[in-house]
Amino acid sequence: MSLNRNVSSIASLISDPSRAAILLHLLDGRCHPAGDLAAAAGITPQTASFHLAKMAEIGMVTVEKHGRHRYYRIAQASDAEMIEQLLSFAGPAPVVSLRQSDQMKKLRHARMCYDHLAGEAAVRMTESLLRAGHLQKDGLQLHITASGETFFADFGLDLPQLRKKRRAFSRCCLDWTEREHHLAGALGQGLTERMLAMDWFRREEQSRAVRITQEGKQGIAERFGIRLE
Amino acid sequence: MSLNRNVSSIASLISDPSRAAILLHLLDGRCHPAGDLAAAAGITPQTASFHLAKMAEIGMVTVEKHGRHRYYRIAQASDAEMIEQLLSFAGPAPVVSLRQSDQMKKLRHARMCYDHLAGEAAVRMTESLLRAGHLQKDGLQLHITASGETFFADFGLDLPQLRKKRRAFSRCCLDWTEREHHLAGALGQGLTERMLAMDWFRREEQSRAVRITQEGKQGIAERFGIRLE
DNA sequence: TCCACATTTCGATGATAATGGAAACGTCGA
DNA sequence: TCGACGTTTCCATTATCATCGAAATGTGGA
Repeated sequence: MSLNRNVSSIASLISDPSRAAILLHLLDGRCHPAGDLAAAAGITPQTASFHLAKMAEIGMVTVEKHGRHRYYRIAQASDAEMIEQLLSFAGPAPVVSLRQSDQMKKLRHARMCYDHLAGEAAVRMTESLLRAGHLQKDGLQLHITASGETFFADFGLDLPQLRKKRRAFSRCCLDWTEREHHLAGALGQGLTERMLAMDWFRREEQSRAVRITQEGKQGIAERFGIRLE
Repeated sequence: MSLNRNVSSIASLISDPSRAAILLHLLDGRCHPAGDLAAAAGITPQTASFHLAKMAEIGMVTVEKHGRHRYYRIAQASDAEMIEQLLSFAGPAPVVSLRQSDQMKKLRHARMCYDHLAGEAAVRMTESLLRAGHLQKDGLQLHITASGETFFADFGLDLPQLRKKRRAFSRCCLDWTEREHHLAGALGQGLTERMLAMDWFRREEQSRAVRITQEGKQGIAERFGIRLE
């Protein structure tokens, strides 16, 4: 990043509709894979990559490589604030901002991260699994132990099926809001899918936020030994 | 003005270097003729006119016609603030901002408005001339009275020469910082020129600010019956 | 009425930059 | 080692837009 920042260069970053869409999508403070951002802006991956490189060049976003994905996020909180401020100056200003701060609380608590659970709930559940010896950390891998096999099978997960998937089976994913790791990979996806199927969590409309149900609180307390709000 | 404001349109306004230069020049809160802004941005009058029309379209600037000139100013204080904020986000932030707030004080006090004096000093002197009966307000005109003829001639102004100039002789000019009128036209220009020549005021380098000298304070107190700081 | 001048409108040009197809790269799973 | 896939790089195309010359508009002064 050359950090050759001046008013014009910053403004030109936001002036392009595609980049604005990307930045608005990144405004939740989380990491997003390049493909997601392309889809959100309605452009091809190539174009999104071009824009993201431009943003990274002046330090607006940073990249984090995880496997074949590259997760982008807004580098500094101050930049997010600047965009928020610009938003407040634009138009008749719908109540987006209020709703967002409210939304942010929910997102920090529990949300979908691509296809698996993230947020405080996910981080604490992962910690619980490590503490119980069901998982073992090995770099960015999260090896499943013998007791883990039993635990997840007991939970209703079809482990052989999950292993067959063309993707990492069990690994760490950096949680942006918690600054901790949570469970990802096919196992994370399968676990999340199962909990959604059991109605322990419910996805919100038009949002990545996830809400815990009463059954969820009870079930998690029983199975994971932790109390979530 | 369609006021079709969204983040992108606002940002694109600032993203162009020429427009940025114009806006930065307008940031002093005063009115500027289109030609001045063109010169400040280093572009031709046509191009500046094009940009200004664009800015007026979304209500960023407003126009005020005064004779053949069109004076532009930033429409809302909130827009000026927004630009200031953007400035604060840009680069390593030179001490420009501090210097500017310091500069702003000076500008409010006394400054050049094209070719005549403006600011608190100019407004109060104009008020004094009206009170003394040397000038009479008539719409946007400021008629010079018989006593005024004597006063200005006594002051060293060549009134016949000023009347010959191809421009309005004596008229009002809206003072942006004071929200009052001050003396403009050939008379205002002549008066200002004379006071500069007598070293009552001194122009600052690279700025429209004007500083009152000790002789100026004394002279103005004697001639105009007002005390300026 | 005519000229001077500030500004705008019109029209053409040229440069910039967003876009997506094709291909390369790197990672993952088999 | 191979194929699948997310992502980036390269490249050509296209559209947008800033720019300025020329001309029109409108105002002021003589």
